[in-house]
Amino acid sequence: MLNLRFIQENPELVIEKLKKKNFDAAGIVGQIIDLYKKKNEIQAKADQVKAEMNKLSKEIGQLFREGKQAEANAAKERTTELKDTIKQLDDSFATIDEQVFELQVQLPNLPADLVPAGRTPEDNVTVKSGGELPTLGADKLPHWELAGKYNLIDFELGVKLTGAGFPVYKGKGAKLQRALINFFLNEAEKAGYLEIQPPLMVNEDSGFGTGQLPDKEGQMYHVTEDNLYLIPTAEVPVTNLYRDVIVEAKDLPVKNTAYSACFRREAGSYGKDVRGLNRLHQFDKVEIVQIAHPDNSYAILEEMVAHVESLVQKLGLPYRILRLCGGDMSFTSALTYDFEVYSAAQEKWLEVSSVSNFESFQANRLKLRYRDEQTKKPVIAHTLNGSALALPRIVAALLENNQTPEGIRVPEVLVPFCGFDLIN
RNA sequence: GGAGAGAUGGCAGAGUGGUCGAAUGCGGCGGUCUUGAAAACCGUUGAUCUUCACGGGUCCGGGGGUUCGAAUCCCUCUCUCUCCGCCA
Repeated sequence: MLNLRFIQENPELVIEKLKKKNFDAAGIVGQIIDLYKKKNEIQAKADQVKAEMNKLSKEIGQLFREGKQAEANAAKERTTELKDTIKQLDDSFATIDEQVFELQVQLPNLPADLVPAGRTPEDNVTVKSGGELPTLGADKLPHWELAGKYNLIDFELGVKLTGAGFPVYKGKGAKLQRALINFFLNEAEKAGYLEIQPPLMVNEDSGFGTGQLPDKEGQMYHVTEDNLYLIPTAEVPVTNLYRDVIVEAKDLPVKNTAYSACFRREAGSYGKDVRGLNRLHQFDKVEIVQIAHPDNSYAILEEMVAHVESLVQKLGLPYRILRLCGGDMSFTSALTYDFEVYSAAQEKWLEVSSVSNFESFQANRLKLRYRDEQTKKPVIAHTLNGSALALPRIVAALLENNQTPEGIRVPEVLVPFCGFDLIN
């Protein structure tokens, strides 16, 4: 959520920057400025009348204490009109306040200057790539067939239990999941992140805080009986840990990591994109989250990207890092790097991580602040997060890229965690 | 699920209609003393909106109401605790 004052003071800047996200903000910004002005006028008036009322009330109290009943009662009559005025002003203030808010939440975050212009994934910029593309024989199999051949993942059983997109992992398939989760958590811990085990359901306030609500209402599973949402990512609970919190500047950056199952309705997805592990309704992910001082949030973004890069390197996967263009970025992000790994049998790049700086956009909603060391005043912090990493597509690429006639080779770094180096 | 109690500043905790944004203690910050530290003592210490500023407004779990005036009374929701029931 953009700051109202900022919008009011920099309307042209907001409109200009949002063009890069292919968002025409002119109308909304204009309305916000008009309403904001009106809102302030009403508040000024209301404050004035309330001040008068407070003064009068004190006088009446004084008169009663002095036993001047008649004068007190006379003064009471004068308050009637003030009360009405206050009620009216408060009502119109509330109405306008709500209108402003509704417009305010429609504005996406401003893209950073680094963000390339563009509309579609084709316009994303590859900033780096690494690893060797494997050359597989003609008998190469896609991961869903490998998963069946080696009895690692049963998609049909998942359909029986729940539905499409809820796979059942078995044997070495299940162990590989556990190994990856442990490996990722260990790496995060080594990089200074505190491990968190968060709830998998959150309330509405949390959904709003990180920007899933009201924007992506339909993408989350909603438990209506208790009005709770299944988390689409650990980002939601882990970032909301700091909702309504003022952090001491010396405690920045705050670095948290969490493994969680993630639940996504993925309404609107179809076809070959959802084959096998490519797109699931439930999947496992280790997330890293940082709360940063605004002065160095971009340095921290680079640090997080480097951390994720180290993971795909250690797993020996060919990867590329993309800087997302304005049109492909999320609503809440200011700058996002996507990681893709190459899935050699499908012969396509799969997104396995998204690392973003949200600047103050989430923190504004969360009221997440730090106390400035000089002024001692609370200032809105910056939040960042990234997948480190999401499992399913990593598994897809590992299975496909490492297939050999003898079986599937397990990356060395995972062997201590899963206890085998070959799936056969 | 049933019965009862409760929700106040970073924490603990007072406050049952006016002078209460709120006593007191702890914690934090600054200082005195000290070679330094501790102890002791003194001072200071919530957030937010608005205004160039002075100032003014709002906030005692959320929402609504009564009243000239609400932390305090009423209604409602949420949450927490205790006991009972159920249970991984």
